[in-house]
Amino acid sequence: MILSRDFYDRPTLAVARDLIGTVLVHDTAAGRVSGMIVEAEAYIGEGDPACHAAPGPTPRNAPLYGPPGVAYVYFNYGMHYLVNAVTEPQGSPAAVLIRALAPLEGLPLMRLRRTRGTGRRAAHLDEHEVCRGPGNLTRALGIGASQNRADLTRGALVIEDRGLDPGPLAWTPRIGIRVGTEHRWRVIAVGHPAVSGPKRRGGPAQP
DNA sequence: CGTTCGATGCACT
DNA sequence: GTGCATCGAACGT
Repeated sequence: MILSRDFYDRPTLAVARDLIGTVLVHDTAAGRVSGMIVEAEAYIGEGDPACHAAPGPTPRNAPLYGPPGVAYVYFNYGMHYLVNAVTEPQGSPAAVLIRALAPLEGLPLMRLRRTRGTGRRAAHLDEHEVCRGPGNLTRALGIGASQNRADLTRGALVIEDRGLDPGPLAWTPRIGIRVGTEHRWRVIAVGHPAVSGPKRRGGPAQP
């Protein structure tokens, strides 16, 4: 079932934790693609220096101040779109960044989108690499600027609870940021092969 | 194995 | 003009 507005209208850390194991679905003319969320990060309020709300309200971060359960998509590094789910009551700027998915539906279409326009061969993309990393998963799912402010509780871009079990969870510092690294606001499905990050060295999962 | 660095566009100072 | 919530190729050890 599709997650309700009330699901998102809660403290951001609780939403981030509960999003692990849910399914991000995007329906487009080319077909349906989806994946189980295995990695996410919380960005909480104007007091969080890494949150886009840190400078106060601006045109770009307006979705963070709006109602929960809405997508906040923005363009970064000149080439990547990143997708968030807005959390907390309206007026309280916070969101959860979706960082990695385990592909479920539409894997061939995802591979096509990942490799189109690049020199890479689709066959060289492992299943767990297709949606590993926030920029990679938006590319694979066909998420771009037109999905900014999309309602995640109905429509083409939604998040569903399908009763999947992501296994044990762990909290770590957020990655890829230069400020606000003191908070352990990144949550992952421990040991899942689709999780991003530098420590993917071989061997069993570390708790 | 590890680290560095270029690509590439825009919001904000 | 500066600095990104990134990615992956290229390079060094």
